[in-house]
Amino acid sequence: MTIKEIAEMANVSSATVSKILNGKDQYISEATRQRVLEIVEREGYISNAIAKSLKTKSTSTLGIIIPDVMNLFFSELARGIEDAAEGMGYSVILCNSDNKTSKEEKYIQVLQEKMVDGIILTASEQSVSNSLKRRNMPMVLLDRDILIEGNVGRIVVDNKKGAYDATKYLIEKGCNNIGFISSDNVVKSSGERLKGYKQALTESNMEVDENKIYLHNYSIDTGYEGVKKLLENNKLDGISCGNDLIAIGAIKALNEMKIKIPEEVKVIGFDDIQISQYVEPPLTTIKQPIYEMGEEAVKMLISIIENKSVGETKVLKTTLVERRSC
Amino acid sequence: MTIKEIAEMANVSSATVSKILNGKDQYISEATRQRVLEIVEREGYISNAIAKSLKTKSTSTLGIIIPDVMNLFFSELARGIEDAAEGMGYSVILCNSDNKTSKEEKYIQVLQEKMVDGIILTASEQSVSNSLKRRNMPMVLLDRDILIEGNVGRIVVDNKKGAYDATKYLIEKGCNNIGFISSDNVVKSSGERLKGYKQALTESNMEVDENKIYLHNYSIDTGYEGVKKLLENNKLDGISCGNDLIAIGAIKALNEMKIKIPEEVKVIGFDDIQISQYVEPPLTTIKQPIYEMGEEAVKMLISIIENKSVGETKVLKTTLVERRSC
DNA sequence: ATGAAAGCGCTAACAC
DNA sequence: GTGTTAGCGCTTTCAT
Repeated sequence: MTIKEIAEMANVSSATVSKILNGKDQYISEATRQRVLEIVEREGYISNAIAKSLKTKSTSTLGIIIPDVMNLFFSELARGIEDAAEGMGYSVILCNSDNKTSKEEKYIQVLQEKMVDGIILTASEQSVSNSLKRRNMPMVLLDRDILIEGNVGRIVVDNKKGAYDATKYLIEKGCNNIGFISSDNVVKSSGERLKGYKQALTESNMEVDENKIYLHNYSIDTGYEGVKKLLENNKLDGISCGNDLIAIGAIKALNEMKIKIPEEVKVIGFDDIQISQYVEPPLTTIKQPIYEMGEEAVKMLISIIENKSVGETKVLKTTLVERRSC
Repeated sequence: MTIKEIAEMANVSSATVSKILNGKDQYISEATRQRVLEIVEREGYISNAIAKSLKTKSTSTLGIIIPDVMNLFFSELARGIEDAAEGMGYSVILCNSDNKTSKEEKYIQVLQEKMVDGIILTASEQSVSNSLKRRNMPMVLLDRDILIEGNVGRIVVDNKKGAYDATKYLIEKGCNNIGFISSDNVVKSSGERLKGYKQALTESNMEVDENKIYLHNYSIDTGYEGVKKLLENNKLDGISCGNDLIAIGAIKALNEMKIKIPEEVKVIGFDDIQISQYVEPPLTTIKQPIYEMGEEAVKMLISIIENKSVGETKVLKTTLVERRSC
């Protein structure tokens, strides 16, 4: 069923039908408008967005590339993005990169072929630049900032300040031996968080001891392993974690070792993913406005698409949420 | 940059370029093949999949409609789907329905307009039938089975058996007072699970007591509230939960009430979502092969798309995974 | 108030 | 081996 067939049934031209369907009907008589609309309804006509896109050069779809939807942080991001996109009339193609540059580049290629109007990217590394120079694809970098020329928007959070606040909080709560478990510095945010941790220590005249730092990746297992490793040679009374997943792993290890939280060791996380309020004890953490970051990313992307803005950088605020792990 | 421009640069016709780009080059001389490919490479030509789709009537993209990506069960499903789709050369448009028929129908409309090759649907209710009759859209129903005519595939699990196994396990472990917390029966799987619970009880000559059953929805809060409610008037020694999220909420309530798990009350879940192994105590549960269900759904969908199969129903196995909550 | 016609970028049947 | 051409379904300019 095409616009042409509808046109024939209504004894008008396809141009007329097109105008009516697109609300460009100022000059169409009410009579034919009604007639056409009735036939469209009766026949269950579904317009062909592909044909429309070919003509208009716009697909009303966005591409999003994240490391892994199964990671609660990214699934919340994805949800914020999808909701906002849907609200603004866009669909979303989801891509999981597993932090692999190769997958990222492949997806960027595919998304460009599919003519998405823009891309939201949570970048793995300093990668991608190559594939992106080519076309002038509207893009916003979300959560992870990388070097890229061109009009790219950025939605980030002050990672250094967040980790600083976390560590400072531990110090205020009386901790003297604070460890740090996080991802290694392949991901830029991790480097920033490490800096924040160190700065808080230094400012309080506490020594930065590399033996109290365990860096691997942003997973539950890292938290678990980190605690085991760190507690072999240190007696910590506080652990600042690079993210909530790590904190959850750390808590698990501590629980298994019968170490009381927060009495003996205090634990603080970073992100405030959904599940963090349900672990035992509920996790005190630095909250990122995850869902909102997703929303902001699509707002910015769409304003770039519509040429209403060039790429700017928006830094959202983190806040400390107190629960019972500290 | 179009195929036509490439053709001009190479002094060939656009048909030739098209053939080369699509590997239909049996009759193309190696010389021009090389020449064209070089230019394509040099110019960074990116093909226009929209134009191609208009011609070929195939978009190599699938639509997936799930209630909520932030729910760990569905995010794992989504990941399984996206991985399998990517492996078979398809992209995935993600849609969150929030279990609302209205959103489902809207998305189905949009997906049809965007000419996706097929749809994977985790349906909210008995809904949708209307919007789907129209076109002959290849579809597979995932996780939740609903009545629909036409060639739809189905990937499900034996929910009744799973819940039966769970409850049976509790009985074997010595429980005499087993409660059941789950979603209400708007979702069909929930009704099935309730039946499984009841059957296990009946078979063991235990009385089914409606006061020991709390039904609301599939969320952590339901588990939490359920325990509070049920324990007001009953002294349970076992709780069979409709899913893991509920079990996590139940455990949280139990922990708060200083009730020892599993010594005083045993808890069993359903799904085996990722996080379940990390709660305290780690959750014993009925594992669904979630990721695999996603994969199977796309395999089946693509075989329907390619006319290699009509809709069949595939029932995947659940297994009991023992951890420390029982 | 409506229609004719060109064209978006590609593929594929057919001609040469 | 390669090119010509029609056409996918739509939008949009311009004519009437």
